[in-house]
Amino acid sequence: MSDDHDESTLGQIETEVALLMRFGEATRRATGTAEHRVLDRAAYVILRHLADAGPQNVSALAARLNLDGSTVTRQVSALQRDGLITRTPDPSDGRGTVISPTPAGLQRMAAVQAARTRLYGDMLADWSPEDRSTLAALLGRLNQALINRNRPR
Amino acid sequence: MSDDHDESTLGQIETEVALLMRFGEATRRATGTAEHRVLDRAAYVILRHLADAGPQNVSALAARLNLDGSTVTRQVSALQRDGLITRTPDPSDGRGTVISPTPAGLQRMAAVQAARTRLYGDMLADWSPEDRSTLAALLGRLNQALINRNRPR
DNA sequence: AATAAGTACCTGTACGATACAGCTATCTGA
DNA sequence: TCAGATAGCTGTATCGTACAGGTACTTATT
Repeated sequence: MSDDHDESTLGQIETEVALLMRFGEATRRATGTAEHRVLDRAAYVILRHLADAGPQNVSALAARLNLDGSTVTRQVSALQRDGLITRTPDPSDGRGTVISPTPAGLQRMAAVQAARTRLYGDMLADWSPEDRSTLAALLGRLNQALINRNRPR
Repeated sequence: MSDDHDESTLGQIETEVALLMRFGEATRRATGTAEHRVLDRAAYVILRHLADAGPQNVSALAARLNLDGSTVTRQVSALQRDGLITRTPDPSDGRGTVISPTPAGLQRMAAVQAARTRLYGDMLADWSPEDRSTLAALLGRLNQALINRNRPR
């Protein structure tokens, strides 16, 4: 509708984002119960970030993921217990520990990522390639806007 | 990029959705601590759904919101404690209770909704109206795809 | 009509993710 | 050198959620 009030479009965006989050949560819960009991919540994000940005210490992870340090500490402990990451002393800072993904961790992460990608492929099976890349681009811009708003510091 | 592998676009969508959820959570937490300690999590969604779809019982809410009945029961109790909804016996079913939003509840919900919409307005201030409505439309389609996938029953 | 099966809601309990406060070990700058 | 900052860990609390079980009511079966 080209005569949309902006209000209405913004409201719709707000609605859709809220809905998307509800579904995302529900989906993760549902898939979490199955044999996919593989990577819960932040664990996936942590591994992903490690894979993307390389080994780094807990504080860097916490800052980047918008989580408290203690939360990351515990997540990392769980990941270590499961052999998905390793902690090594930071050679340049005796206080720090560098978190590195293990091959198993990377593999597990990649598997989850592939499964999710496949899921999106299924869901968006009837979308045109243009619509898909438009969605990807706009979501990217939306996230950037979120980042800019949360971190003007 | 027109030569994108589909993989890559889907992967990007997956990434962006994951990011969006992280940010959404973080934002809700952050705003929750302030004087905005107004409507937490599902409470907003419940009130919203009541406003949209009219008074209904706990089971209907739970089914619609993809939540366990006990969860909704507790959320509803909290909302009742805060005077945002009322419970009345279902006249047509002695087991049921009909949940209705109170004026205060509707007002509170509308305030939160307006605040959120304003937030999006801020964040998307430099977006063209076309991009905004495209985002809204594509998010809508994405959610529809999610619904279709979760509810083929 | 009597009773079995199903349903709606509530309560007890448990769990996972998270935050905050406080601790110790280490680093850094005056 | 030492005072303050920082990295990470641990204790504790909270919140949202699920599952299991209980009670009251409804629906279906005979």
